[in-house]
Amino acid sequence: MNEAARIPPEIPSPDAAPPAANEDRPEAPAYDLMELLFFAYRDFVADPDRILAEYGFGRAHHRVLHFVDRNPGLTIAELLDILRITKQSLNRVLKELIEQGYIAQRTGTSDRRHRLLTCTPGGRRLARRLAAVQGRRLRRALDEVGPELREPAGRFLLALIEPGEREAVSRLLAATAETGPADEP
Amino acid sequence: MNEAARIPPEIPSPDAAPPAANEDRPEAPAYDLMELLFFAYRDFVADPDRILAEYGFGRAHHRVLHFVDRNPGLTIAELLDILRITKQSLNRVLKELIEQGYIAQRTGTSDRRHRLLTCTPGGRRLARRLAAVQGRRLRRALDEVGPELREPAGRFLLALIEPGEREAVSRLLAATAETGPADEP
DNA sequence: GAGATATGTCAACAACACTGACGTAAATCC
DNA sequence: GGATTTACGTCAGTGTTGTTGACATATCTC
Repeated sequence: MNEAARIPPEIPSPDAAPPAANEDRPEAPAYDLMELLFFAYRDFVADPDRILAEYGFGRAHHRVLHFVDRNPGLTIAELLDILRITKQSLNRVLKELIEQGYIAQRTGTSDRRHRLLTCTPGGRRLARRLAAVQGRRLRRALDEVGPELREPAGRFLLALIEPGEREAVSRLLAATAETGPADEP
Repeated sequence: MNEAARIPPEIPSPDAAPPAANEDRPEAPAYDLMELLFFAYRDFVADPDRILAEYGFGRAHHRVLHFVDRNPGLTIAELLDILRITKQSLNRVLKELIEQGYIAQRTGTSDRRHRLLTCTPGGRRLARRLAAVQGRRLRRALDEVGPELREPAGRFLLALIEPGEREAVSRLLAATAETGPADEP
């Protein structure tokens, strides 16, 4: 509807817009990075999608499986905070994963209201299979651009994250780094 | 389907071992990068989402608007190839964008079957407003990690893209770099 | 015991993807 | 110049994943 009424105050626009080139005008939006991020992410999730389809699962299941595998004992509330979805949305996929034996629940000991989530062996197997294809893509990419870019790439991605959330993300990464993908099945 | 049929050659497997493990085992999967990509992308699209909600639009509208703004004269088939969705899916959001005056169609001259898509001034304004918030996030990130990481970051993201598609993506990026976000309002 | 917290659930709805089928106009092939 | 292919439009139905709102239950905290 009437778009004419809407005048975004933020963009100096009409004559202030510079050419796309990045070097000459550092203020030009990084269109190339925006689009690379789009294409990279699309291909990045496409591999798991194919596997998930075999199981009748979707991306939502993948995310739950992934973070539970990486963080055994995760509670519902923590998972909701990671995924940023409503508990109703989570519950639907979580229920399926539990009913089909990929994820197990146990009641918290210190706080019996908590539901501590863990992967069953089958759940872990699927989670790692999904991680494997994404890991292969990442490894191939790092092999191509040079392994010395791994740490900078991580810093760049972290810098893209909302500042107020980086701390929590970093803690999560550190926690999983301890637990590790461990050889234990 | 039958995942049990899979027998990884190296691992004795106590009860159906994980194909998830890296066969040659050079190093563990880059779990940190997987998760950083997830969180970064989530925040990256969150900014546009808020703006789009004002207009009653969603991410699908954003993607169409973005690529049409960046590639004036784009055809339906080209857009479908970029977005990798069905024409029925595209048609729904495209119709809304056209009806509400954000995108215009004209018939191709060399091939009158083509529909050449362009942004109206209002469409361009919205597209640039959306690009602006994502551009701000990218610029802030690059300021933090150092601008010298811009080019490597782009190479890393490109390397994540399916090899067979990188050529097309590169061409698209090059094309938009030429056309640029033109000064005309 | 009162109130807050963590979780579960029901119902309705919306965005956005899919498949399959069919139609039309325009270009191309033989 | 008729047949075929290509590019696009549309109708109808379906599935996944998100949303809001309301309400229930168990458990912890004060």
